[in-house]
Amino acid sequence: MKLTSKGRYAVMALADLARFDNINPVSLRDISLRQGISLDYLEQIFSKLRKKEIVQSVRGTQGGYILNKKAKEIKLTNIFDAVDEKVKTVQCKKDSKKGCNGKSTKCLTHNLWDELENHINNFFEKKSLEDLVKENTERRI
Amino acid sequence: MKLTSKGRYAVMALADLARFDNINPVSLRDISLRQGISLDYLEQIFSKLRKKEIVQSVRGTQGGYILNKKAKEIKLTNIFDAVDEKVKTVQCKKDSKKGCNGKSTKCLTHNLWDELENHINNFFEKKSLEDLVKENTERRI
DNA sequence: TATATACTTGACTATTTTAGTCAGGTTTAT
DNA sequence: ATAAACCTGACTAAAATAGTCAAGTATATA
Ligand code: FES
Ligand code: FES
Repeated sequence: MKLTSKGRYAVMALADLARFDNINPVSLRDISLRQGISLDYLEQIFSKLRKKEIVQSVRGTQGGYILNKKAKEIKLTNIFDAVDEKVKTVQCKKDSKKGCNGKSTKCLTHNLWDELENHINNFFEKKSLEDLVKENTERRI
Repeated sequence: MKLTSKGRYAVMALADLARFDNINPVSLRDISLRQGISLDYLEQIFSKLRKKEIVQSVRGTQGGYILNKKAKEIKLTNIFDAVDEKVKTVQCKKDSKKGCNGKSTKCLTHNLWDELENHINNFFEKKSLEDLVKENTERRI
C-alpha cells in the first residue's frame, strides 16, 4: 500500500500555499522551486484542484493560486478526492453483490478490507490543511 | 493508495487455511479452487510465508500447508511483512536526514505521512487471523 | 501597446510495479 | 511406479504512475 506522488504533491503544494495569506496569489513556479516538484506536473494537479473549487486561479503577471476556502475547512479527504487519489482495499466492485474473482458471494476477507478502508479514510477526514500548517509553525518555534 | 493482490491473496489464503484444524494439511490446489487464485501465484506467496515460519509445509501426496502458530498469534502485520506488502507513505528514505526530492530537510508534510503510516500499521498490528475467522463463523450463524 | 509572466489544456511517453505464467524440478503416500 | 503436491527461478504482459511536451490564453505592468 503506498501513497502516490500525485497525492503527496497535492498536499505538499497546498501546505505551501496555505502558509501565505489568502490575498496574494502564489505562482506554481514558486511552489515548484520550493518543493522540488515538476512545474508541468503541478499544473495537472492544480487544474484538478481548481475544478473541485479547492483553489482559485489568478491569471496573468503576478498571478498564481489562492485557497478558495479556509485552511480549516480543507480536509485531506477533499484534496485526495480532487486529484483522484483514492483508497482501494477491496478487489470486488463495492456496490455489486458479487465477490472478487467473479465469485457469487463476498470473500472471507471482504469485511476486513472494508474496515481497513474506513480506518484510513477516518484519518483523512480528520486532518485539515490548518492542522498541517499549525504543526509546522509550532515546530519551528 | 491501494492494497495489492499479493497481500490480499495472502490473507485470503491463510483465512481459508485457518478455518480447518491444524492437523490435516490443506493443499494449495484446494485453496486455489475455493478462492479463485492462480495456483502458481499461491505457490510464490506460500514460499514466502513458509520462510517466515507462518505456515509449515507437508510434502508428498496428501500434503499441503498448516499454520505454524495459533491463529490468534498471527497478525496481519506478520503476514504483510512476510509477503513484502509494506505501507509506504513517505518519499524520502526513512532513516536518512534528507527530505524527499533530495532536499536537505524534511518536507512540510513528512510528519503527516509518518502519522498516517502509524495509523495504518496500528490496524494491522491489532488484527489477527483469529479475528477474521471468528467474524466469519459468527456471521454464518 | 508590447511583453513577459503565469495559467490552461490535451496528448504523449518512459519507467516502474504488479500480477501473474511457465518450465522445470523434488518429495513422499499409496 | 506413479501421481499428488510442494519448490524454485526466470520470464513476461498489462496496468499504473510519474512525468514530459507542445501549443495555447489571459492580464499586469512598463
Ligand atoms: S474483496 Fe470483496 S469479495 Fe473479496
Ligand atoms: S516525505 Fe519525508 S521529506 Fe517529504
